[in-house]
Amino acid sequence: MAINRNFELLLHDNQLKVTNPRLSVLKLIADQEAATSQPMLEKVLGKEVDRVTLYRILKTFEEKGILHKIIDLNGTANYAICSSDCTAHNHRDEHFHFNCSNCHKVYCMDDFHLPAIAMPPGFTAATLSLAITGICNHCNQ
Amino acid sequence: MAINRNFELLLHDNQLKVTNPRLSVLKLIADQEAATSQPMLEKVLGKEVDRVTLYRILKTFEEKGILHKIIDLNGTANYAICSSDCTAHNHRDEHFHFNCSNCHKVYCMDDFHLPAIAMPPGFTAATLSLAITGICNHCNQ
DNA sequence: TCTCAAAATGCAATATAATTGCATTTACAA
DNA sequence: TTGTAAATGCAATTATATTGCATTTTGAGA
Ligand SMILES: [Mn+2]
Ligand SMILES: [Mn+2]
Ligand SMILES: [Zn+2]
Ligand SMILES: [Zn+2]
Repeated sequence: MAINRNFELLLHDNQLKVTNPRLSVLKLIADQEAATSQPMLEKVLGKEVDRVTLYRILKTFEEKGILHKIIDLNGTANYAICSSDCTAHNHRDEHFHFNCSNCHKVYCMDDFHLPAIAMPPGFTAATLSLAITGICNHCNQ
Repeated sequence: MAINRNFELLLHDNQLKVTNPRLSVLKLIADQEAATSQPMLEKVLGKEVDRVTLYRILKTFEEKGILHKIIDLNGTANYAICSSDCTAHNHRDEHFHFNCSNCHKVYCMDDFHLPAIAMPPGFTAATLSLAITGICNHCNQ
């Protein structure tokens, strides 16, 4: 699913006002091939966007289905653009995440399907989250 | 794999001194059917064990292969006793975790095996971590 | 059983991450 | 162009985690 690069339109479609902080956040995240960590967002946006505003923007975008939040295995928050068929009421992020233990990037593996898992009696599954740790293609040369 | 309930012996075997804080932590965690969250540990141990001591005990136990640490989907740390064949040099926690979205407990699903996943070219996998969100057997009545 | 060095603990200070309240500014519908 | 709801920025607060150091405790060896 291609990503919508028209950020003004994307904000309109989600009943959100078009502001510079929001556009900066979207541009920054959409340009990365891997998910962007909260510390990196803070570092890059630095003076441009207040820390609290950043938290609020990320929360809003997550609720609207614009971004999805990935807590990596260290507990750090990472953000990636959702595929264009995510909405506020129907997040579909049924892919797995690859955590590179060298560069600490988090990759969304959109093209790989998750396996079906049998659940023990009494337990009902809603969502499934698979994280794989290893070395990414760049760090492998 | 059964859990070793002789905590003094367990500490000895790991070249750790037997102290009350360590015994309290072990007892508390081993008694739970689900993994115990850091906030819960702090709350229950309260006056008994200093917060910093708790952090250090958990870190030591994790390094020795006595406990394993599970960062849940909210980024909260949870701790569970490792199966008895975990050692400092060879952690084997090849099971998945079930996060109940009602009671927020984290269950170790020891008896279920993880599937093999095909990796994209260039990516090499080392460990695999599967978290399933849903409703646990208790919350389902 | 006693001694004592290494290990473990507790407290204070500091660092990092996230949230809340509120005054001010801004976007944009009308 | 205007008015208002939404969004932002700053200060204060709360939560989470780490570091340094003085004091206490464990347990191996005398
Ligand atoms: Mn993703
Ligand atoms: Mn587990
Ligand atoms: Zn890498
Ligand atoms: Zn439950």
